[in-house]
Amino acid sequence: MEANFFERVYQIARQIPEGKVTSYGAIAKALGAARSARMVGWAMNASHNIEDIPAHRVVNRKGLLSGKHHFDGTNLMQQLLENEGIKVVNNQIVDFEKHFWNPVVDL
DNA sequence: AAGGTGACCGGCC
DNA sequence: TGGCCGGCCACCT
Repeated sequence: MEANFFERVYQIARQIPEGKVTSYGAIAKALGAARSARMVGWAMNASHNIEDIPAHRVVNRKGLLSGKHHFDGTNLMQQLLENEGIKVVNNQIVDFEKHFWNPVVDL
């Protein structure tokens, strides 16, 4: 575990199972920096260069697709989520808690 | 070297 | 839920 901060975030993000979503805060917590959720978002910004990162499965704690704005189109993120069985309405995940995946538990 | 910025979170109203 | 504010830490200029 001597990876960079970014790589740590990627490791977590990469382990998000299909049909599941998690929040930046959860990832931050898993990293041991619960209050550094912003860093997670920042790291995700760099994840644009990586392909293995399912950034569409990472949303903010309200289940809002806060990062959809950073994807290619505007509905790509939503499409990907719906493709995995996650319903998204008005840029928000339906039954967010139901699809929530806690990285801390899995790790 | 210092300051600005960011795909956030939690508390409060 | 929504708005405002403080905190947090790595990266960029």
